[in-house]
Amino acid sequence: MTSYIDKINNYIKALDNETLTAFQSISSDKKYKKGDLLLRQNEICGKSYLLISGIARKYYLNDGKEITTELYFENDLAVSFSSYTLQQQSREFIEALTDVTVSITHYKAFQDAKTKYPKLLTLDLMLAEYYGMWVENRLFQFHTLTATERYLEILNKSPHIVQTIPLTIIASYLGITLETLSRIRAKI
Amino acid sequence: MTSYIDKINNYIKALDNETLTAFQSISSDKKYKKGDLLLRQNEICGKSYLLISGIARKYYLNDGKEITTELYFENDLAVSFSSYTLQQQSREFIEALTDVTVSITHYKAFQDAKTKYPKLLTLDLMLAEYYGMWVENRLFQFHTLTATERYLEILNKSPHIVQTIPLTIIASYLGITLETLSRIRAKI
DNA sequence: ATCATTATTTGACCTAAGTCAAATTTCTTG
DNA sequence: CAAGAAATTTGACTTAGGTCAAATAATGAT
Repeated sequence: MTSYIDKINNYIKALDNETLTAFQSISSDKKYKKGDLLLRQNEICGKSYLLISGIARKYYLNDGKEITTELYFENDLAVSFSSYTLQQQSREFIEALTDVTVSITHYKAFQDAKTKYPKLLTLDLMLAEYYGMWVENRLFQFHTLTATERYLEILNKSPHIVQTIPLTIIASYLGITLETLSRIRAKI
Repeated sequence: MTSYIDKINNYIKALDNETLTAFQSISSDKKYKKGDLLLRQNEICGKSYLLISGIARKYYLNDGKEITTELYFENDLAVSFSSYTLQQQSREFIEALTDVTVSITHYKAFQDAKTKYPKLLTLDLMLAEYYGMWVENRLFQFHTLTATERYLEILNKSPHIVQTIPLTIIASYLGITLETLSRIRAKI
């Protein structure tokens, strides 16, 4: 799976100048402050956010409680996948957990660019495939691992999450309560 | 989400003859008997299977127990997504639950065809997007719904599943035991 | 139809994780 | 640095769903 990110990065590196220039011409940088919302519930996700620096998350509300569904670090691409794909209202929020700098690409401009530059279409496919596999793997973990095992998985594979993100957020990301996470940590 | 299937179907209907012919030339029909495995664990998923008739499922083994991850009916596309995408060993099996007829397309041939016919590339993107949204929605349900609610969801949105699939399989698809599913059904 | 599988239900008990409440610890910010 | 706020831990108790075992259906092959 990590190797697929490498594949994507290599693909980007190998893009011809024309395609690259076209892509850069529809992207622009922007800064957000800690706590800012890049996307709100019920908005249509009309932009993609490539994290240049900082940390962000995606979450939704479930009877008033925030359930985090994805954490973003440098080089991660933040979007509400189904809102972006269908151009329908998002059930998710995207929030800056620290000050962040992002490279923004507009949905519409990217759609247009894809028709002119087939390599961007291939890139889009690779990104969609990566996301599909990522979610599939997450579902797999919910299906087969206990809360403790899921936490250990994060601890092993994504230690930066445990080091930088408040436990409340990690707990909801793992699908458990804050108290349970605290007890898991006390035990291991 | 259903509307996205419509969009994909409309896109296919609107394909030019050349693209369509190219696609058909790399696809062929095949029949399997109930119980046959279209894909085994540790094999590389080198083909996609479009169900023409019959029912199939995808599952994996977790300490010897079969966990069903997807159910396929007419017009559904059966593949092990990550094995197909990465061309790596599959952790999942694909099994015919009834006699089935499928239209098989080889991975390699499709990859080649995509470079010649960009519309197939767009089609592939749409299929990947659809799968991504489908898994995302399933994960969402695991994250927020109780076992009973997940069962009711199936009962409402996919009654054909309850009508045709053995409870053992439905239970594992819902991430619960057979006994719990039986009790849920007795209560409602 | 009958016997043998296979599928489903029911019972008794167990356990992982949730809930609610209170106590600490750790950050912030004046 | 101190006071307040936020984050985390701990305690007592509840509950959804799991486990193991046995009892009934329901199906299918002869």
